[in-house]
Formats: sequence, structure tokens, C-alpha cells
Amino acid sequence: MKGESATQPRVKDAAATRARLLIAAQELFGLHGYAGTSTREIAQRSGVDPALIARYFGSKADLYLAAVISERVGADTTSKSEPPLEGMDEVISTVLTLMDDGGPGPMLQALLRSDTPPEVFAAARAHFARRLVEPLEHEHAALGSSAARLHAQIEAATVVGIALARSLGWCDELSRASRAEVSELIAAALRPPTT
Amino acid sequence: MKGESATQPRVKDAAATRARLLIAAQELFGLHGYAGTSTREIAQRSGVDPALIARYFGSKADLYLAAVISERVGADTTSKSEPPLEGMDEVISTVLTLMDDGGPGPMLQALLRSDTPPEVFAAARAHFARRLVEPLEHEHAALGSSAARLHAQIEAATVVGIALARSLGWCDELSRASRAEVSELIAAALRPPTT
DNA sequence: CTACCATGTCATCACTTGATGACATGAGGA
DNA sequence: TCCTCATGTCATCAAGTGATGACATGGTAG
Repeated sequence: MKGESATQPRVKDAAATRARLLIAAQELFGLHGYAGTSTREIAQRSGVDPALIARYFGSKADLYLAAVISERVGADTTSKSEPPLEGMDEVISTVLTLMDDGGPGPMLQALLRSDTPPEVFAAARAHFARRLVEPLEHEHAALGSSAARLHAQIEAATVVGIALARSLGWCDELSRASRAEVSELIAAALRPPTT
Repeated sequence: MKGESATQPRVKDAAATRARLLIAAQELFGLHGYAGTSTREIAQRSGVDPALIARYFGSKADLYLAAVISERVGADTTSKSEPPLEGMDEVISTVLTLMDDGGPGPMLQALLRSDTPPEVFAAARAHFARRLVEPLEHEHAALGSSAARLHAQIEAATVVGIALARSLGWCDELSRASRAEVSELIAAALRPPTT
């Protein structure tokens, strides 16, 4: 019996330190990207010795990969189930919310930057397709729309573009507008012909 | 009379070296961002000694700033006139074309990355507003649309988002689609109510 | 109790970065 | 011609990078 309580931090707990590193990595990579984040920063933020990154993840690139893969994008990653997003409105509000909270996130950073290791980029791409494009594609398919995939990809890119512009502060009005308001506008812009 | 011909590279020509540095900086910063590009890379690509960056621009950050400011986004910067883009269609095709040619470009890189020096970010923001948002805003205003500014900003973000997704290879179908096709789809998505 | 091994700490490596100043060179004026 | 200074070259610095291996420590099995 281990006998440790969850609230009291155990002095030596490999799983916990690994998790702390992963969380800090997600936050920092999500904010500053791969090249813009040093392993020492990650270690400091998580209160862990830098050398443990090598022990638990192998290298900085591997840690980045782990951060991208285990990132929450609209669903829990803790539970394997990850209920998929259910349609345009949910995709929009999810992306806007996540972006407001923690910036672009590792997945988007990986997609936006060319300093991303190819492995990581592929993983991020797959993530993007599965969490954002697929729900939209299913919605299109259900409505009998033609070229469902392409339209879904365009919509996903639109949502991401607007969320980026808003949360990174490219435009005054857009950044000032409330999340609900922006949600409304995106939905209106993307859904005129149907219904 | 200097007596040099334009085609023959002069052995010592401050203006030419400065220009070469600036062009290389625009290309590399546009591809790999600020932190992802080293001064030595820029120097090597332009065939110039790294130390001259300091001489001609002061520092890496200053060079970045110069690269952003003097970047072409849909118009010549060489001539002060810079005829503004004339409407949605022109904005779309311009952004798509520039992105296909040279990647996101310094301005977008500056907007996308948080490692951007504040000065540079401000300059990029201004550039974004002037070259992309304003033309769209005028179009809206001309049509008597309400909230012209906000709508213009959303449209600009949409165009940029889709262009990013397409040129960076986030989605298969979107990246495979021809520029004309994508142009068409964006225009169709953004212009349903009017006309 | 003791010995072992997972866990954590520390010093340090080789390398790259941006930046600086001393020096070489060549063009143009006196 | 010779001087001068803008221009270009080079060696080098201090700081920071990712990574590695030796060592300390403490929980736990025997």
C-alpha cells in the first residue's frame, strides 16, 4: 500500500513530475512555440530539474511531441473516450474558449511554425483533422452537401484564423468583441445557404 | 559620376549590401520567424558578413522591424504610392498568391509568434490593418453595411486563416485545391447576404 | 536493518546565438 | 600621389542552448 494522499505532494513521484513537465510544456510551447521555449524554462515552471526532461521524455522534441499529442482540443485527453465535437457551433465556441485561456496551444503552434519537427507536425495535422475538421465534415455529409471534406476544411481554417486574430490581438474591434458575439458572427458568415 | 553599371555588382556598395540583407531577412523571417532565424543564416544567404547586420541595422530586432515594415503585402513598398487593394476579391487573391510564393511573410510571422518584439508587433499590426482590413472596410462602408470595421476584420482573419491552412499544408484537400478554386470558395462563403 | 534501485540534483560538455571591436581594403578627393 | 574614410573581414566574447553522466537521496523489498 503506497499510503499517500492525493493532495499531499509526495517527495518522490515519477508520474507526478512527468505530468508537471508535460503541463508546463503544453503551456509554454503553446505560448512561445518550439524554438521559442527552452527546456530550462519548462523545468523551472514545473519546479523540476531540467535533466529530468531527458529522463522522462528523451529529448526536447519528444517532449514537444508528447505535449501536442496529449493536448486537449475540445475534449478530455485524460479519458480515452473523448466525445467528439458535435457541430459548427461547438467547434467555434471550443476553439475560441481554448484560445482565450491558453493561447494558440501546442497543436496550433506546431502547425504555424516551420521549426516544428516533422514528426510533431504530422501529429498536429492529424490532431487538427480529427478534432476540428471531422465534426464539420460529418455535419456537411449529414446535410447532403457536396465536397463535404473541402468545405469542412475551409470552415475549420476560418474558425482558427478568426480565433487567432482575436486572441493574439491583431485587430482592435475583433479583440474587444465578446466571445458570444464573435461566435455569432462566425456562424452567420459560414452558414448562410443552408437551413 | 559614380560610373557603375547597374548589372555589374560593385565590389563595395553599402546600399546594395543593405538591400541584400533586407531581402534575405524578409525571406527567412517570413519562413521561420524571428527566433527561428539566426543572423548568421541571413548573412550567409545574402552573401554578406554577419557583422554588417549590426552596422547597417543595429541589431537583429531592428533588422526584423525593417523587414516587416518594408514588406510588400499586395502592393509595392518601393514606391510611396502603394495603390490600395480594391476589394474582397483582390485581397483574397493577393494573400493567397503571396503566401504560395514566399510563405507567411514577415508581417504574418510577427503577428503569429509571441517572440516578436513589441515594436515589431505593433508595426505588423498596423500593416495588417492598413493593407488588408481597410480595403474591406471601405467596401462594407460603401455598401452601407453596419459594423463595417468589425466585419472587415473578421473577413481579413478568415482569408488569412484559410491561406495559412492551405499554404502550410494543414489539410489535404484544401492544399490540393487550385488557387482559383479556393478564391471562389472563400468569396462564396463570405459574400452570401449581399449582392 | 540493510541493500537496492527508482528518483532527483548537480556540474559540465560542446555548440549556437547575437554582438563587438580590431584590423584590412579599396575608392575618391586633395 | 597620398590620405582618408566608408566599407568589408575576421577573431572573439558572454550568454544561453540541449544534452549527458556522475553523484545524492529516500522509499521499499528482502
